[in-house]
Amino acid sequence: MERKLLLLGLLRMHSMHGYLVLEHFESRAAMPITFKKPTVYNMLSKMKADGWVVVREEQEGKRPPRSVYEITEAGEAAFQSLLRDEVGSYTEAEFPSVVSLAFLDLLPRHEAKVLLEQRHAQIEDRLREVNASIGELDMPIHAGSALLPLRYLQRHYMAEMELLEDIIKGLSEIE
Amino acid sequence: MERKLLLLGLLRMHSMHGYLVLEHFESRAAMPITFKKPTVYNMLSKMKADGWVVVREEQEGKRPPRSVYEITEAGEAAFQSLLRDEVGSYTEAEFPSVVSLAFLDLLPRHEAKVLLEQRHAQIEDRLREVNASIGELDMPIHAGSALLPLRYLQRHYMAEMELLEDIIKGLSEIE
DNA sequence: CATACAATAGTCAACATTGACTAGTCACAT
DNA sequence: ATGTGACTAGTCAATGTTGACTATTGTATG
Repeated sequence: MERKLLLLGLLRMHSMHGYLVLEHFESRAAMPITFKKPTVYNMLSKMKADGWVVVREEQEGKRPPRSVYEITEAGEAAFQSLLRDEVGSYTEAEFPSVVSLAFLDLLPRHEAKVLLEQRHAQIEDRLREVNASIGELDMPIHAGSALLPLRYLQRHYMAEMELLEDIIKGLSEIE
Repeated sequence: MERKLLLLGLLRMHSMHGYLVLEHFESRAAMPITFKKPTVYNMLSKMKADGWVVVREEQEGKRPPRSVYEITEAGEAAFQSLLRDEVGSYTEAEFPSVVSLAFLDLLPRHEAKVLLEQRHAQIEDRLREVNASIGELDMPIHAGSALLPLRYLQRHYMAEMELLEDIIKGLSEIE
């Protein structure tokens, strides 16, 4: 559902063609979820069937025609209703990465340390990306809720890295 | 993959029949991911095909026979390899719940506040569940890595609640 | 004795997601 | 002129996940 909300939310701001939509969703540039092209087209066609969006063919010069998706009134109504549902209820996140930590003490200390440092470096990279995204946006200072997801990711990555540092420190201490 | 790791990790400790496995996975009692019955049986049958587990029929009294799944040497090898892969690499978590927060400023302040308080209450419930799970385990003080996932969830829920409190406070402030 | 519920084992069809593929235009460098 | 890569629009088959369903036996309750 949150995917639909997000897609509708985008189309609400600007009608757009599929390719542009994809740019928003195929990386975590702005949101803590991703989805791929076939998913987008699939959702778009379902929304079309439901009357939430309409498609306009737009011919610009001799370029191949672009399908521009535009939200309808029914779509706007759906958006409003989804929004309230979603804000008012909490959907669990899954943390696949945490599972393996449960078995950490099966690994020799040294090996565990090396592996956790690898993991740490990867998270650092993600954090850098998010920071870059935030930089690019150069929002006004009081940027509203649109920035929240990115700030959320920032926090999350930092917490994740701290946890790893703690674990690594714990491993290094000779008992 | 982390699902396989987890399943193998369980079977490594005790051979068990499907029903017991399910108890572990259908709630978040011990892990920050869940999966449902058909998924478990599906994985189990794949692992059987791969030679990672074998099934023994166990007849106890006149009860219907129970299929006990037992890890093989190949399964143990797979576990070891998966474990290293997973510890050393970070898999992104998705945060479906955060999406809707991006559109928060479309809602009237008061409504937003009410909805966020609902959400807050739900997270509080989850936290209580996790706390209960930790209590039940009554692990030895130096409980190893097995507790990590639950502690992780604790922290996560608490961070989530703090964030909500901040947002709510921000909404209440009259400008 | 009947009835219901927990323990046990699974299956099946539907749905969501994705990797890999096709296909055409345009701008630019070689 | 030729090739390369970005822009644009999708599709298809495979995979993973799940809701809902079917069965059987044992135990407790009315």
